[in-house]
Amino acid sequence: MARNRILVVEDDESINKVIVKNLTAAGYAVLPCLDGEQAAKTISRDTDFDLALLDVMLPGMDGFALLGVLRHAEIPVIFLTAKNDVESKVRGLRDGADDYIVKPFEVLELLVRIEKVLERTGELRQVLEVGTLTVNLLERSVRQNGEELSLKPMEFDLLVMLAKNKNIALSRERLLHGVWGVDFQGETRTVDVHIAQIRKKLGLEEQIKTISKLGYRLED
Amino acid sequence: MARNRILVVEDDESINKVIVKNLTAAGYAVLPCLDGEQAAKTISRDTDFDLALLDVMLPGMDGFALLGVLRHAEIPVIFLTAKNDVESKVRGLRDGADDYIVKPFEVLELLVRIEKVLERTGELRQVLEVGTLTVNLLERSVRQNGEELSLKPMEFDLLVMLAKNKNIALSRERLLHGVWGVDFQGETRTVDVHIAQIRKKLGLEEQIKTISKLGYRLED
DNA sequence: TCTTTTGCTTACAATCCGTTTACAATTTCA
DNA sequence: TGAAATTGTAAACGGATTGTAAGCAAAAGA
Repeated sequence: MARNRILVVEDDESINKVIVKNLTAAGYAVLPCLDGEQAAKTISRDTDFDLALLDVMLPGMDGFALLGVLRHAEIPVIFLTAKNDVESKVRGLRDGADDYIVKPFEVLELLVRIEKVLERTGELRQVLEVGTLTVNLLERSVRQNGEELSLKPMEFDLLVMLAKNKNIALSRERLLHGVWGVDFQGETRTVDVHIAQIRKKLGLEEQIKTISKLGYRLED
Repeated sequence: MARNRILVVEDDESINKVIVKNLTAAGYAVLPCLDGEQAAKTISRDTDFDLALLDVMLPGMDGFALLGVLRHAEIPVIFLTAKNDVESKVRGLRDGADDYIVKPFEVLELLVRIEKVLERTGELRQVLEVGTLTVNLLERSVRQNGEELSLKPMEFDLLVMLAKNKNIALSRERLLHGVWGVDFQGETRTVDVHIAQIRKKLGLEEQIKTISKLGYRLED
């Protein structure tokens, strides 16, 4: 599957640049626009976006009008709002959006929100590939060298988190939070047991590196 | 990934010089300005800075005005304030800044604060390079001439502190505080043993200089 | 309801890690 | 220069960390 395409409509050039840089780094195909007219024109030619990030306060064609265009093209929208944007107007706009985020925001938070919206709209990349390993989120299946292997639910979820963060060292706590949820009360050793299962079933003894005193890292 | 770019606005030439020297040594791309007008002009042409260090008391265009410009360009700001700066004014300014530091400050403290702000804005470099050495914080990996070498947890943490402060002499006490934490009760000699391990494993006998009666310095 | 599956915990062995210690080598400074 | 201080380093100990098998309770499925 191709990379998710994201339209960024933000008139502040520096913010625009920061967003583009970070989304590109995160593996998205990004098209930046600096005003509403430009965005509308773009959409009239090409509606194949998985998401739009839309600044509320735009010069010229404003967020209201553009939201209509985006809705019509069935493109999900996350609003970028400033703290001092007129409350009532913003609230009205927000109602039509899939999510919103208040500037200044943290990049990681934006990435999380983007992923949530894409997940909701079913546009999220559904196939993860790490080395000879293929994880299909839609099928909830795992293939190693083409051969399908069955994992238990927990094992699958854990593998997905490792695959989504391949080559990144993840602490046991982060894995617990990400896979089990923040309110999980159990032992961190639980992670180890599941890692052992995954390693054995998929033959990933080498590819899942133990990071001593921290956690694990899946390499490709 | 490119180096983080930092704009330094400080009218005291000697302080300016010290800051530039140390930030450059620490691996940042630094652009110094000696007054507010110069800084404003710079930003009007090029807003692609990850951070600005801004002296509060500037001749001509003062910190207030410049803060507005920087905020508009979405450049995070750390204030440099003197102890005897008018309190009320400074407090007002501080509210709009990401952090502030009181002169005279220690270089190491400045580096720590810079890193914190960059981390918050998601602009922190996760790959440190010192000579032929590459330290990847996300992967928690170390490469020497492209070859990955495995370090023990303490060794890695110690190397990271040295690499983050490359070309700066660090005392054993600082290393202990930074890596082991302020409540560590052990011997300072512990540092020496880990330094020896790092030197041996990575072949850094020359690059990790011993500073007699003080500590160590990693050079590139 | 009964059986099967699943996930968490526990326990223990094996390994790994960090600190200290001791002594040699080197540096400092009177 | 020479004694004292400082640093390099190998070895060892104790404790922490990890791998893994087994057991048990809860959930899921029949």
